[in-house]
Amino acid sequence: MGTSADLMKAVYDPAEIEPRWYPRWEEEGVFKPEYRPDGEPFCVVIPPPNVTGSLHMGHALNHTIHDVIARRRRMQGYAVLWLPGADHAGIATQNVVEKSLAERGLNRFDLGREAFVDQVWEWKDVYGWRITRQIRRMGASCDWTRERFTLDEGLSKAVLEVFVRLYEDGLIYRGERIINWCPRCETALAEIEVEHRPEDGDLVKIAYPFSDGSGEVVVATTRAETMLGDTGVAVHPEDDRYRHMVGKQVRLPLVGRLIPIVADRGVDPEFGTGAVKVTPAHDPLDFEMGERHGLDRILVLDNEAVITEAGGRYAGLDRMAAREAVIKALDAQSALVGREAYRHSVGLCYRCDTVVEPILSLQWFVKVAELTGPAIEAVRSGRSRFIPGHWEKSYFHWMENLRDWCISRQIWWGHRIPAWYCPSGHVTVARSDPDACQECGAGVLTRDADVLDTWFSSALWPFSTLGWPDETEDLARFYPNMVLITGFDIIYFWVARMMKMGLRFLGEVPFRETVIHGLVRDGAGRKMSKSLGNTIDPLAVADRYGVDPLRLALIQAANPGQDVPLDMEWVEGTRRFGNKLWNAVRFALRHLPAGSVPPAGGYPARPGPVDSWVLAGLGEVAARFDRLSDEYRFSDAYGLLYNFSWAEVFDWYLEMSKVALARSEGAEVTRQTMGVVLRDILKMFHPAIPFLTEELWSNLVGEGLLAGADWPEIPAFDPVPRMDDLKALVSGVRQFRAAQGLSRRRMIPLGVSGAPPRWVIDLVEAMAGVQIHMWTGQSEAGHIRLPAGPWEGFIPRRGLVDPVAERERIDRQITRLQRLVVGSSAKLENPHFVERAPESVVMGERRKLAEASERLASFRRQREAL
RNA sequence: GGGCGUUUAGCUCAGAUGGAAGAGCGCUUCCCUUACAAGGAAGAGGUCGGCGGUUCGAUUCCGUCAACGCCCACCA
Repeated sequence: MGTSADLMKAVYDPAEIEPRWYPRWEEEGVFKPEYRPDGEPFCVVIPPPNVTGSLHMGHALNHTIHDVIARRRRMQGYAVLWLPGADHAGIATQNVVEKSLAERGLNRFDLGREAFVDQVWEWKDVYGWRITRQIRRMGASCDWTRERFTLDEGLSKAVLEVFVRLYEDGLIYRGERIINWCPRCETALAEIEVEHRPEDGDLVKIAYPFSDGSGEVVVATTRAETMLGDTGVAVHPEDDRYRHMVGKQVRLPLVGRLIPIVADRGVDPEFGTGAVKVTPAHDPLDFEMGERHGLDRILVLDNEAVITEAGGRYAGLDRMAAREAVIKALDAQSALVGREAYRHSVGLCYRCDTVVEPILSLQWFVKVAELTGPAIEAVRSGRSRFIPGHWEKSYFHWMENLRDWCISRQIWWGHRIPAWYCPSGHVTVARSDPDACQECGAGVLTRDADVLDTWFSSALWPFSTLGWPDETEDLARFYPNMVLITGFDIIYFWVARMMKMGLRFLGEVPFRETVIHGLVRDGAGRKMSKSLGNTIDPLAVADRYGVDPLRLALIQAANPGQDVPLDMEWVEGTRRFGNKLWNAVRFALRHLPAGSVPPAGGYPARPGPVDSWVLAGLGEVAARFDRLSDEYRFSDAYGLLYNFSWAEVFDWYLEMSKVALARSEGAEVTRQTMGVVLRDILKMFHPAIPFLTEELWSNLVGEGLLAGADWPEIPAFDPVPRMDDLKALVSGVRQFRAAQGLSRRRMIPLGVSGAPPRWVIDLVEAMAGVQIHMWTGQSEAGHIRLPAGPWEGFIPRRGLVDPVAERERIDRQITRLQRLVVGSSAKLENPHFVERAPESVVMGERRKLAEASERLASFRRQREAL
């Protein structure tokens, strides 16, 4: 007769079981909040991945954390909505498509705007499914019926609404400012989209002669080519070296323009020569100085960072070529008075790594200062909190130092700015195509060509996805979201902006908690990067080891704020755990009819000591597991459960259960206990390893889906304190065996004093491979003593003991105990300790000393007797 | 130049309110015991970054220094 265990292979095979379950979960509607119609709403939104992107390890970590939260809450009875979706990722996506066009020798201008955007939509339709499939493959319990896309109709409506309202409130304006320009993407960028990196360059010093021929002033720069656009030289008003020059004119070398020397407090007299060339069109600081002194703004770089007509004979040269040409020309006319290697920070485009240029440009901006107040207050007051809390400091620091957010992008893929211009230059901002200029009534209008920063729509994600600006049921039910899970790298890009927009438009924080997780690193703790070649593809890991092992490896390292090291060895380890769990259930099914374990409850009314012990342990672990999970300390929660399952349940309890199962008496209770303990372990593991646990559930319980089951509620059981003593007795014998090299087959007679109950005797005999007889005598010299709480084991030396090995064993114990005794005595001999330490501590110390002394003496006698 | 974080076993990390240093992996030895050799049993291994201070007692609290990491910043 085959048991149901025989239906299970002896080896856990993720590849076989993982494809089975996702369709089932979806069919049953487990992932929809409607699955728990009476549950409290619990909503999280996915940080929308780039629609044409591919799943990387950062997603795998983020989605695993989301899923662990969502699945546990669902089992706890919440109406969970994990809302999935994707981001159109303006520049990034456009770059990808442009690259593919380039392979065909085309650029976007060849296609024209409309055809190009159509092309991107086609890409979206092809590649958008890739990331979705990958997210499903990872087991993410998203409600796909509510999937959203930042460029879909509803979200576009939300973007439009927000833009128009902010414009009407005066918080969005169009203006000419120095912005960061990426000459490769050919678009403006926001401040935070520029990454700064130190690079080697030259600091060149140039002499600008006074127009009256009375001398010269020397300025320093790392961007020599910008001198073509200089319209002034500035010095500090109190700098005695230069004070007398203020008001003079200098003749700009190469160009010949006459420009003034002005005094400005923005100049740092300590730096360089203390005199600075002023290029108002190509430097933010210079722009401000130019404003203060009425200097001209001359653009010398165009959209591709090529010198403009204003650059005279350098026009047409790329900025880098122009830099060299300018330096060479200056040198030729002896205006170059210094050139030294200089390491300085340059700004790079966060999308393509190209050096950005500060350029004067007409762009749209959000006045963020007026949005930050509520966003700071919400966090300060605790209405929304960060986990770990210290991120709040960074959040505040960031919020308090914000400049206006440049939101217009000169690309085609995105939400087009809802602004129209009439021939007279009036601006009309409207929710739909206006018929006429709202200022002058002109009927011929052209729409602004720019689109909005991708992050503008991302900022609305927690409510736009729920239907806002319409007053939908979902919006009422699921806003605010409960928790946002994200990496620290997008706190500023995303979290802070969602906070501002949510508070502005819904008057309430978008989420109650922000859980910050770390970066996935390699086994050596290095950041994963393409250049280091140490990136790990989560799907390749899933293919090789399984999704569940990958998820468990990630979650077991994922405490808030901590980086997650990932090595294939770790994944191998979690797969071994999966195998262990698999086999534990297989063992149980040898003794239980398949499907005989109830989906909930079913705890034995009168468990024996062993069953009671494991149930008490389970209850305690479950309680701690819940506390840790509530604090998002998943590494600790799953570490705890993992250790308990393996070390206590598999290594001790299942072994012990074999004794009871071999008998008729008590076997039924043990079967029952074994079933519910394994069932509850499956439940607690399910959020982390959903596929494996669901598969095992189908064998063990066979009723309903584990994904839709209830979270364990474990009644209190007597913890059976004697269990530790029993284990000590068994371990003592095992140690002795190991030290003496005695095989397990060799039966050892063991005298036990203190009259342990029958069940203890049975267990020790079975587990330690001993034959027990009650011991009442004394004769210590001829025996090895194994203290175990109220009992003591005695193993006769004769014929069993190799004196050398035994001496080693005893000496180790003596050394350990001596250290203890010395330390403890010193403490107790210290009058201050006895006087001032709490009574309980002193008592404990005395007991400790007495116990250790007694055991030490015993070991010494044993050693002498050898 | 500011701000934040980290420093405990070979590696990756736990160690609430201060009272005999922990886990996983790796390593050593033994064992194919009827769920599992992707396993079992036993074991070795730590001046808790340095120095001061508070305390009867500090990995834990305070100060300081050091190393490493990250973020922000308009040094031309």
